[in-house]
Amino acid sequence: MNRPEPDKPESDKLGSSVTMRDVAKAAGVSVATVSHVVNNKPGARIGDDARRRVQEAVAALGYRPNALAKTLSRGGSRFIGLVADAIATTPFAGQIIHGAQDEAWAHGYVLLVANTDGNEAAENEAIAMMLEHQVQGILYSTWYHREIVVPELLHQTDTVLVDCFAENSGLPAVVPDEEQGGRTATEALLAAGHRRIAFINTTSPSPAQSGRLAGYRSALETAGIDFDESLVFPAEPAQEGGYATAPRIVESKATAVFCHNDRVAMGLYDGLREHGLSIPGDVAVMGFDNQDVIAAHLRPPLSTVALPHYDLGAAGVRVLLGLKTASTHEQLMRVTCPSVPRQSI
Amino acid sequence: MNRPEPDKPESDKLGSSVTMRDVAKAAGVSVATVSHVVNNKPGARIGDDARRRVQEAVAALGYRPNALAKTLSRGGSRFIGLVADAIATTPFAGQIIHGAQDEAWAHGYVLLVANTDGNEAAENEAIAMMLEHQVQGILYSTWYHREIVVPELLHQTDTVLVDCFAENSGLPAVVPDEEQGGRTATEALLAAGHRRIAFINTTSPSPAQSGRLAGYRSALETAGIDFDESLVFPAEPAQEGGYATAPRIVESKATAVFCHNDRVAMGLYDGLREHGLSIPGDVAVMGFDNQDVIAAHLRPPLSTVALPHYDLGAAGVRVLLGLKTASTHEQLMRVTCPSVPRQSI
DNA sequence: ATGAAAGCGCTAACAA
DNA sequence: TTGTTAGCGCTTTCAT
Repeated sequence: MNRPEPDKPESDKLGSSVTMRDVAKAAGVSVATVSHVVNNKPGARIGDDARRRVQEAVAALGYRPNALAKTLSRGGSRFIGLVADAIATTPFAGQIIHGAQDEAWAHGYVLLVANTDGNEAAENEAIAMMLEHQVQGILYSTWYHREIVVPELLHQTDTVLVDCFAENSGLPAVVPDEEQGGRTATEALLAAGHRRIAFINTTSPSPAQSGRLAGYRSALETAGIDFDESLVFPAEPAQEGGYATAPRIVESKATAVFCHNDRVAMGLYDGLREHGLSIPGDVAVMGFDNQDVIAAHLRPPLSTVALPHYDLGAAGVRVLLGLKTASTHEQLMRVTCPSVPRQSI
Repeated sequence: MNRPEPDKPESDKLGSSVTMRDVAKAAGVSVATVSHVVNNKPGARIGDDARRRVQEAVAALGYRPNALAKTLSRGGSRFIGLVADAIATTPFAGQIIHGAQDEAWAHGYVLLVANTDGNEAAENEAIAMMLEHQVQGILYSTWYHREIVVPELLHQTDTVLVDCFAENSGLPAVVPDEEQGGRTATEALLAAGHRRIAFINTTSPSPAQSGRLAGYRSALETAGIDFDESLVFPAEPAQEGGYATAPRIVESKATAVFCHNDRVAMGLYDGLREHGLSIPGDVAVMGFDNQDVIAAHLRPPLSTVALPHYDLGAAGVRVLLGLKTASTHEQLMRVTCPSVPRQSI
């Protein structure tokens, strides 16, 4: 024997690969036995003694099962892929990752993420990579609610669309319930006694544009108020849009305004202030999105309706895992946008 | 023969497991050969004919290598773990994920993410999970720059700290260069001709608090301006803090203000406006963080200094992969905070 | 130039 | 109750 055994008694850092065999040897049992006790196999009768010895060996050696090997032999990994067009980029939509991760975790799955920046090549590479890693399925998400065309590769595995949808793709989708959100926002204003409620809507066609408008109308109708076309103002969905619309809001004599989103509300705040109007004293303002940095810290704090990003992510994995089926016939699952009351009403 | 072969000619969706053996059979060669051509092995002499047949079979069958099996047999996976305390939660720090993912990707690695919400149990579980998945190493990051105590488990693999550090842990860390950032911010004000520059600093002790102050002093000194203690105002690092400090800023006769962060600047805008002061006409304002939703959309748009989250993430994986060593003796790598000029100066 | 065969760490029959 | 053994899909000597 001339190969001096390199002495690494304790579980060291690099290549800390203590295998099941090592444990078996140390405990004086077979790998099968080790496997059974580490996994706490149900129908496995292991002697108290053997079990104890294995456990001790595991502890002593610092054994850690190799999840990859396990996957290989058992088939079916514990990975879920999340490919996003810009989700880690945009401020609050990162919550989709968070929700997906938590939910995946809760079911023993690990999240593999890839940001594609909307680049098609990157997207395909990302999906391919996930496929090669044997993901159980893929969550394909966008940073704002819209219709997409599904990348071909996605059909090679189970996938669910998150915060986006594709009409005849047959793929389940989880999206925010824009209409309910619009209704909720309007109802909050109604509840505060307002009857003349303006709506600053976005100019870009989208589920948000039509959905929130529908919700606004529906709430008014329910309250017995006639819809007044002249009270809905199209505007760029940003601060500038809200600011620019302020004069017309003042003219309209509306006592409350439902803004397409928080940024518009932020701009409106500025515009209204320049007109010497106070919020909510002179006019009540309702936002949408619940973009925290903005909404919670405007003066006064903005009442708004939240986009349920966290829930979208979580619901996405639930659907993927088959724990919850996208209910409606069109397998489109709408997630509630909750009201977030603050002081602008 | 009584087992009717289920006919799935085309690469179907579920269990689309076309293995290397299938390809080998189809091409009439051995798996070794297939392995060689798929991986384009350098020192492998494969006949033109065989190579072609393999490639055709691969295409025909829709073969896709199993990355997990590859890892098992070759040893050394292509995973990098990212455990964050709240990174997917907080608005802009999600950029750390983005940067890490892009860089990992560029080197053929896949990102495994876990959000722990600062919960220690979740944290350990997350790290353990990553270890079991044979990650090459772990990026441990926090959502704001601070000192941490390193979870014991992290020592079982290579890890680099991102946006945080631990004095005597021996672990490399990548953090924003707060001092340079403070200097840069102050210099921007100086460059615009200001000599009486106030600094609204946070009240919470942190690398940001001390670093930005040091940068502020250093810039003044270089400009030959005496540091005036009465010009630095402690304030809560949020809108409210900036708003509340406005009166004292006015009193101080400062012509420019460097705010600890953009939210403070946002509050200051409100306060200044109430005093009838305009920006930048009456007083110039500089922020810090470059929190997009705020900075780019205030009126006027806020000049600020960016926290380089994307770069932190990217640099983190570079250090982890040994492509770049955390230079200084203390293996603390400081990343530059770039100036983002807009219209508030 | 190509193939056979021995693993990688683990699971799951099946024996004993 | 415990051990043997044959894979899982792939890489990699080592023969041929």
